[in-house]
Amino acid sequence: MSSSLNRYTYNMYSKNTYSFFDNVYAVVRLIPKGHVTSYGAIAAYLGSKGSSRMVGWAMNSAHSVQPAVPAHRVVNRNGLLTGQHHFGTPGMMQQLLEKENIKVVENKVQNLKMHFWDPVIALA
DNA sequence: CGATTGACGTACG
DNA sequence: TCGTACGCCAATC
Repeated sequence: MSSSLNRYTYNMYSKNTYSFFDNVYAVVRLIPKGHVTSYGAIAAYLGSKGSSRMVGWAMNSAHSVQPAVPAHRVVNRNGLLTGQHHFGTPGMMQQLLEKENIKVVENKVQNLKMHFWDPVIALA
């Protein structure tokens, strides 16, 4: 993952953690339209398989990052839209996904396997 | 500076 | 199959 030294040096991530967050953002931005991936998959791709929570934590700050991160394409292992509450208004995340032709029922991505985009495989 | 807290995931009973 | 326990590691209290 090219850290791509993004120059938006956010004071809050000016440490070595900056790399991790930047990598997360970079991967998420690489998710093709109409596809989704999971926190765990991203964590695994970054080498810290058990740090899936950190990926979620990174997304927590994603809203203040530019260019924008398509966080709505990141769901949990079950395809559940666990982070929808972070999108301002409830249902917005689902709306964004459906706009990309991804069916969402009961806050869950339908046919997840078909839309799943694994960075470990895609960026191999 | 120790305790708590997550947009998670796996292991276990 | 379902619920609980725990690890992961930075940020926040």
